[in-house]
Amino acid sequence: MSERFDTLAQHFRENGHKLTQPRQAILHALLVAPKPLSPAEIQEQGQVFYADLGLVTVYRTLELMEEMGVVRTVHLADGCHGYALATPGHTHHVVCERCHAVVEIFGCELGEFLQSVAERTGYQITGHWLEIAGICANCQQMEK
Amino acid sequence: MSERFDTLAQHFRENGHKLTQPRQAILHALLVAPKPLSPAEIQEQGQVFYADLGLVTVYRTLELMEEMGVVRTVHLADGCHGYALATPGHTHHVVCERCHAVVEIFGCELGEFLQSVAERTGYQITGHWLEIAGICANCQQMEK
DNA sequence: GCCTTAACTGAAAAGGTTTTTCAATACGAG
DNA sequence: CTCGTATTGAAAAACCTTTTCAGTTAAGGC
Repeated sequence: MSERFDTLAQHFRENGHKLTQPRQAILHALLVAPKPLSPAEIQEQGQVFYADLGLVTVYRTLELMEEMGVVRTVHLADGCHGYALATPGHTHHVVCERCHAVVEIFGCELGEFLQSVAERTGYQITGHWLEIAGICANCQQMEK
Repeated sequence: MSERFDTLAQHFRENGHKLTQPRQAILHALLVAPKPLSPAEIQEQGQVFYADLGLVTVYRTLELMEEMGVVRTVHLADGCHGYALATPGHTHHVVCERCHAVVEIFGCELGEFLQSVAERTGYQITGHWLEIAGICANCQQMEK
């Protein structure tokens, strides 16, 4: 099992929560996801690992994980909520508007910008989420 | 009537929309609001100006205004959506994790970053969406 | 100022998503 | 292995948002 999984599992134990099969399935789903998932998507993906995973359990587990600070809520542009693991080494995503292909962007060049935001607003910045929309090379071809 | 109201009214007319009493009430509510309002709050505030204002109309008017680019959707941390009049130009928001206060950030310094993303990925970038989470000055005080 | 008509409205119903309730089940400490 | 408690899924409730529909209103032409 991956190192990240173990780290997450430990969070559960340290906070006195059981690491049940449904919860493990949810962790797996989030770990392999290339993008933030809605609760319904997490259920769907999680059922690959644990067939009976219920949507209610997804909501409850996400709430728990949010309290522990291991997931981040992302407010997707279409109004639904998405959840992604709160990664220390963090990445951003570019999503194709046509085919929804996702590319990860490594390296975050927002540090300086965030610094200036903190100074201007007096806020203590705790996190940020950047989603970039575009049209991937393939779909650009097809349009012609 | 305020200058900003007239400007908004003109937007409606220019796009071939009627400026009905319910819509005027919604504009007034948004104009006097010190923060983004949820649809329900807009209805409540709007009823001060037009008692029969229905929630359905609030949704429809917001949709219309979003198309015209005169309101901005703010994704509040508690899951609800908020709406605020759009200030001209592209802005981002910083949302307080504790009290959900919102501050607008003027000026977007992501242009260069997005340029490099386009080059690295081959995507044609069409938009981006940045959400910054933090703790506002007030809530920082209270924690002590 | 009226008339006409297409846009607009609120109420009700439908469609989604999220939360609560509850009896049955699974975890993990001992 | 056993036991007590946390956790589970299903069903129902509670929301929030969208659609449908018949009646109303705004705004341009006379």
